[in-house]
Amino acid sequence: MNELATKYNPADVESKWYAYWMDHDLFKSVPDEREPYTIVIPPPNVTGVLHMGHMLNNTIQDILVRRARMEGKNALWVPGTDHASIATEAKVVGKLAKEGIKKTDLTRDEFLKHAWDWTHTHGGIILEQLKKLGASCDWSRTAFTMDEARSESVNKVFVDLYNKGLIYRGLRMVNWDPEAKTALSNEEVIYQDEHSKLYYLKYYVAEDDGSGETGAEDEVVHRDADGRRYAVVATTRPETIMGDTAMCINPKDPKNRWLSGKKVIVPLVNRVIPVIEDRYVDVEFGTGCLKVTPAHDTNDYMLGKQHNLETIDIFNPDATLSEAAGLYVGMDRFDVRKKISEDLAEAGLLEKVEDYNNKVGYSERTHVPIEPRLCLQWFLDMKHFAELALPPVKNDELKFYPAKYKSTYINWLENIQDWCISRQLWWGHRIPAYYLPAPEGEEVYVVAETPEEALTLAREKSGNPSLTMDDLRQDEDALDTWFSSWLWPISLFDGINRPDNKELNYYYPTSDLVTAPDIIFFWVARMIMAGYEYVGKMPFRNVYFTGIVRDKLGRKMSKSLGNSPDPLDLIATYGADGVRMGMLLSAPAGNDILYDDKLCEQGRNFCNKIWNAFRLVKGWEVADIEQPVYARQAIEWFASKLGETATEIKDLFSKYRLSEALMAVYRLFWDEFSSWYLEMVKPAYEKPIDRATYDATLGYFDSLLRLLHPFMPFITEELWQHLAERKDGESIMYASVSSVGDADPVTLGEMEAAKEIVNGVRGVRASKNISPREPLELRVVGADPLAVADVVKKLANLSTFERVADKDASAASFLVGTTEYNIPLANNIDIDAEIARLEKDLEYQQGFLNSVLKKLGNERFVANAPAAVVEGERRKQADAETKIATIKASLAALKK
RNA sequence: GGGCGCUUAGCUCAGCUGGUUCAGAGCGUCUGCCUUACAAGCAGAGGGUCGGGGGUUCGAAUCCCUCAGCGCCCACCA
Repeated sequence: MNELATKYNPADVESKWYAYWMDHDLFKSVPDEREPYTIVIPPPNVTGVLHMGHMLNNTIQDILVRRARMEGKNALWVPGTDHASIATEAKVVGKLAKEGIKKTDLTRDEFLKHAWDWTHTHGGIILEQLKKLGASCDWSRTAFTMDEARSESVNKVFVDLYNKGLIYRGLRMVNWDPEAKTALSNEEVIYQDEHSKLYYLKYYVAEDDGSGETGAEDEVVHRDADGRRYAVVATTRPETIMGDTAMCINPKDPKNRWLSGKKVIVPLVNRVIPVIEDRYVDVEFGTGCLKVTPAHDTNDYMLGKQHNLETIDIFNPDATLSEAAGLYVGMDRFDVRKKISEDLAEAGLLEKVEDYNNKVGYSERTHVPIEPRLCLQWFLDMKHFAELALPPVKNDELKFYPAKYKSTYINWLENIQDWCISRQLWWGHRIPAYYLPAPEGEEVYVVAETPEEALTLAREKSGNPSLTMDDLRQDEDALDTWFSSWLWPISLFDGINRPDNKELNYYYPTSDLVTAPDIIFFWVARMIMAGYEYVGKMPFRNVYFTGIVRDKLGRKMSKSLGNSPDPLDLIATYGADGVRMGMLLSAPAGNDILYDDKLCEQGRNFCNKIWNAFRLVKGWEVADIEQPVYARQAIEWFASKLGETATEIKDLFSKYRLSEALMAVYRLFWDEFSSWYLEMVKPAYEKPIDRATYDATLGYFDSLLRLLHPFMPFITEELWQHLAERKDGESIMYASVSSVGDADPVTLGEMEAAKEIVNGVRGVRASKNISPREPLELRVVGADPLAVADVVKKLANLSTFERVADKDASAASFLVGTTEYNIPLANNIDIDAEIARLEKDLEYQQGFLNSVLKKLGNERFVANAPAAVVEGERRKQADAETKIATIKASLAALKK
């Protein structure tokens, strides 16, 4: 085998075969009469780069697709990218900032031009990286959430939902990102525990001269040196007091009873505000007095609405203080917090400050604290969609792997809130709403797919036929990114624009969705909603939730920790197949994977093992000689073993236990095939092999490569092409994996016993320091050698393997089942040690026998346990008795 | 505050509706080997009273209760 190196070199092979697959259009799928198997990729951010999460996710998808293809299905994996509205816009803004350009200095069109430039420069890099991994996507279908077909779909759906009354525009408290200056959905807010401060502020009672009554005993009344009464309010956000329009107490709170009906003065601001009463207030928290800032807190907003309070918006969109605040105008909110606490202290209005742990919401994208903000936004009514999306998951029509996410999903849908779909961003699908000229403070608009249609509608609505395009002003907002992603499984087949088309009918519902559990609400749930709304069917039959890739210390991989390896470096070091195996190895469905380079190393080593097994087989010289008995026996056995494992793998795939399936092939190849089978059939040094054995071995190699191919596409293709003459365009990708023979339990059992005997002999060699090259005699005491004795003789290097009537005291011995085996060793036996070993074994067996007898002596066990179980115990008893007799005989012989 | 899940060998995890695949796998560890496919390898070996306690049962890693520890997701407690 001069032409094959002793080590597998992935770099040579990978680019060659990927190009081959592409050149022959082997990833391409068009509808035909076969059963379809479809996966749509979770579209990565268009300007993103591959990270470990993508590696895991896409490895799994590729395995599923390749496996389906080899099962004879018409497999399609559709790739694409997501415009990732806020993430991309933030990147572009950042890039412009470096060039000294502010977004606010640009027009929308100018900014979008920059964004598109950026997208064209960086877009699709990630897809190229996926090719390195071996992803078998139908690249001719590559889509983008903002390409023409997808954008048109989004527009259509928006208009449709608006016309159905499911989209509405409303003034709501939303999560405001002051960095990106946009509203966010609830799902885009991440709460983090924070060590902050609780400020206790004094709110003096208005028009109180100090002569007020003392009040009942259980009341808590604060008075200053002049006797003037004040209430104390605990807050984490003293900078919002300029927006206070009430103070609230619980009507059932005795200690604050005296405040009822009073008015209090906001410290520093000196605004007089009413004391309102609401059971919302927690009597136990702080002092039981709550400051109410309707414009800047969700609960306060709710209170404000109920009690008809004024709302004072004291923030600008960037979270600096606005004119309305009156104080600290133009300062940042956190600077104000610091300053105001100093000013309050100085004015004697700060009672105390305590340390406090609370949760603060951060923007998922820009990582700045969210500011609750009252503004006009577009919302989607989710009740309707929850009703659509709940039943199929509840009744398992649509399955989640692992199933535990089912309850998470159900829980969310049953408590669903309306979805804020508008974003104050430019990069994205612009909302197709058009405003008509209207009096100050009023909004009149129409919603239409095109400006032309909008104009028609606007003329109707206004009753003014002379209205022109210039009179219409399109909504400035863009839609939430997920408003396009939720259509993905439909829009990829153009099912929104052309409902009921051939492609949609063939590929939809798709088969499996592979994604991370953190987007179950953002994406998975919403795709299910859109699927039922627009096609009337589920978008996918199964959802496979991957784990999160962590480092070996269990930490999430992140840029800031620097614990995330570069996937392409890994591929360069270990080969794509090695990395794929590394990703999968410790990733049972839904468990987080603790990534360690060692796993990729194991993958690489496995590639090398396969490679070298191939070198061995292809290096054999074939001759027209008779087939040895051992080879025939080995071949017969391995057919069963292969069948057994293939069945197991099929079962594991059906349960999405992919890492276990890989482990099963791994063991089949490494242990059963390489360590056992090949050693069994291997001809002696420089001796030829017979043709029948050679052909059978190549056949097995072929089967093994097929089982391996979904996991390790490159090396398997390379070797498969070497295995036999292939026509141009042929590929293991389309080799069938479904036809493997059945396993025969008798054959398997016999060989397992044979292996135990071989292991026994090897054990004796190891303990006695006997070279594997020195032939030994093996004797079976009181039984006939196995049917596969020839295999045993070969592997254990036996000169003879025969039956003897009695044990030989000078022989090393071991038991396989209840049968004793002897290896005569003449002088090489340490009688005392042997006796000690046997006595220990005897003790164990007797203890075991006792426990079995105790069980069998229990009438209730015999009466209640199934017959098969009782029978099993009786067998244990018999076996143990036989073993004990054998050991006793050995001991007697030794002690003679 | 609500929900979900986890705890089995040094590490990462299997172990489905209780009983012959019940105590498993991979990696790691230890001991021999540069044996002519592979030292990225070969051959052997050791290692766990299944988190603690209680219960149900003839029988519990598996079912129930309870305690302890850990993780995740939702939720507006200032």
